[in-house]
Amino acid sequence: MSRKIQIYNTLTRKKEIFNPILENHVGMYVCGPTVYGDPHLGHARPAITFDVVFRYLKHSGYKVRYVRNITDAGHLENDADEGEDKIAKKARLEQLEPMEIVQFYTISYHKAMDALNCLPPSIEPRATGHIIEQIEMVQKILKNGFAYEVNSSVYLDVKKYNASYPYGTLSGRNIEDTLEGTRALDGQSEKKSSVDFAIWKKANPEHIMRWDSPWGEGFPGWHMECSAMSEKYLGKNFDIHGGGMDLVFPHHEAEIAQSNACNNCNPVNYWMHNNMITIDGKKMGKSLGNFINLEEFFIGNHAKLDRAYSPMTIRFFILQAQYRSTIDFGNEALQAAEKGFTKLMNAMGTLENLKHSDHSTYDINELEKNCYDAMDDDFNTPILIAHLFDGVRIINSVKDGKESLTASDLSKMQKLFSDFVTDILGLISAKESGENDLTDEVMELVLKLRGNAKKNKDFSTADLIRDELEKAGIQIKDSREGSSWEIK
RNA sequence: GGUAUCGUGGCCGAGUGGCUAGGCAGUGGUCUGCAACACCAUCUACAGCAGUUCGAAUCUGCUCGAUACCUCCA
Repeated sequence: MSRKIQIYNTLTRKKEIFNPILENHVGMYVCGPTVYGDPHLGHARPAITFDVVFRYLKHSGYKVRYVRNITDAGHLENDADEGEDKIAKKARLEQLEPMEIVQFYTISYHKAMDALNCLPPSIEPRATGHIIEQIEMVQKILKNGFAYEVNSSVYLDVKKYNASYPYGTLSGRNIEDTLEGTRALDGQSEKKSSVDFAIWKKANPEHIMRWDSPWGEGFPGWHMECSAMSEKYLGKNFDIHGGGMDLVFPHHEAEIAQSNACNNCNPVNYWMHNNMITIDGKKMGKSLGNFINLEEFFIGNHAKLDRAYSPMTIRFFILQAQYRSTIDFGNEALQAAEKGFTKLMNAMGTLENLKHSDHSTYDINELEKNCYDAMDDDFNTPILIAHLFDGVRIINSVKDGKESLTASDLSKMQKLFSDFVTDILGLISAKESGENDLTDEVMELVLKLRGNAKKNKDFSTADLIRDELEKAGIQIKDSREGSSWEIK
C-alpha cells in the first residue's frame, strides 16, 4: 500500500502511522451498546465513526475483522442507588424476562443502525454467551497473583498490578492521584484498596441474571466481557480498539490491566475514542433530561426538535465533524446539514447523466489526492466533505457548460464520488431507498402534463402541480432541458 | 481538588507559523413565466492578557470560561 493512514492513538496522544500486526489484515474491537433501552444519539456516534473506519480500511485493501459486542449481562447503573444490575432492574420494572428485554432492544438497535446505513460488524458477540471465557480469564488472573477473592467476589489488585505494569497510561492517571481524588470513604469495603475493581461479583438473592462459578453464583465484573471476547476473536494482541471517550476510564484502563494480568501481553496497539454528542453544550444523558432517542429524531417527536430529521441527515451531520470533537446538536445546524446533504446527493444524480467533452478544465487527480489525504489523516471526514463540495461545484458547472471534463475524467469523477460518498462515508440518497419503477412512471406522466400546461402558458395549473407535489414531499426542478423531480 | 479535552465569523464546523477550508444563513448578480436548483461575487473570525518571532488564530505563559472522567455502589 502506497498510502499511509494515520490514527490518533489515545495511548500516546498523538497521530501514528497505522501498521497492522498481520500484513493486510486488521482486527478491530469496538464497545457496543448495553441493550437495556432505546437506541439514541449517543449510540449513533461511535457506530457511525467506526463504520467509516471499517469501510475505509476495507476500501484501502485491508481484510478487516470488526467485532462489536452486545452487552446483555448488564453493567452498573450510574445513578442506581439500589446497586442492581441494569438489565435485572429494567426486567423487574416491566415484569419481563431479562433476555426478553435484551432481545427487544437488540432488535431495535439493529434497526436503527440499519437506518443509519451502518454495516453490520463481522462478529457481534454477546456477554451472556461468553460467561465461560470470562470465568476462565478470572481464573488465570487469580493464578497469576493479580487478583484476590473476598466473600465470593474477585477483585483485581491494582496496586500489585501496578508494581509490574504501569496502570493508568491510557487515561493519564496514576494510582496516587486516583487515591487522592477519592474522598474519605467508609472503610467498610471488602476491597483491599479503593482502586481495585471487581472482575467477578457475587450475586445477591435479588439478582435475576446469575451464573455458577468457582466462587459461587455471580456475574462477571463489568469490564471482563470486552477483554474476554476481544481475546477470543482477535487474539491477545490486536490492532484497534474503539469506543466513546467516556469509556477511557475506568473501562478501557481496566481492560488493559485485565489483559496484562491474564496474558502478560498488552492487548491493543491503537486506541481510538470518539468524542461525545452534546445538546445545548451538555453531554446527553437521561439524568439531564436532554436525552433524544433515534426514533424521536426520525419522527420529529421531541420537545427539542422542530421537526423530523432523516437517518441520512443525522449521519451526514455526524460526519461533518471530526470524530474527536464534540458535536452540539441544534435545529439550525441540523437543517444546514440537511441542505448540504441534499446538495451533495443532487450532484451525485447530476453526475450520472453528465456529458463529457474533448478537454478537461479541472484536475480530478488533485481532487482525488485531497480526498485520500483527508481520510488518511485520522479519518478527517469534514475535510473530505469540503473537498467533495469542490467536486460538487465542478459537477454543476460542467452541467451548465462552464467547466468541462473528458470522458476518462468524467468516469474518474464518477468513481471518486461512488467510492467516497457511497462506499466510504456510507451516504445514500432518500430517493434510492424510497423509489420504485411505478413512481418513476407516474412522475414522468405528471411532469409531461405540467410541461404541456407550461407550453400553453397555463402557469396556474403548472404551479398547482408543483405546489401540491411539494406538499407531498416531492421537489420539482425546471431547467432548460426540461423538468426533473426528487424526493425531499 | 485531580486528570484530560477544548474555546474560530449569525449557526455548524476544519485548519496551518506568513498564502480567504467547507456547509448553512445574509447581501448583490446570472439563469428563470414565477419559484426551486445551480453558478459568480461578497460581508461577518480566531475568549482575554503578556511573551517568543521579521510575522501567530496557529508556539509559550497566565487569566477567564466550557465539557468529560475520577472506579465499587451491584
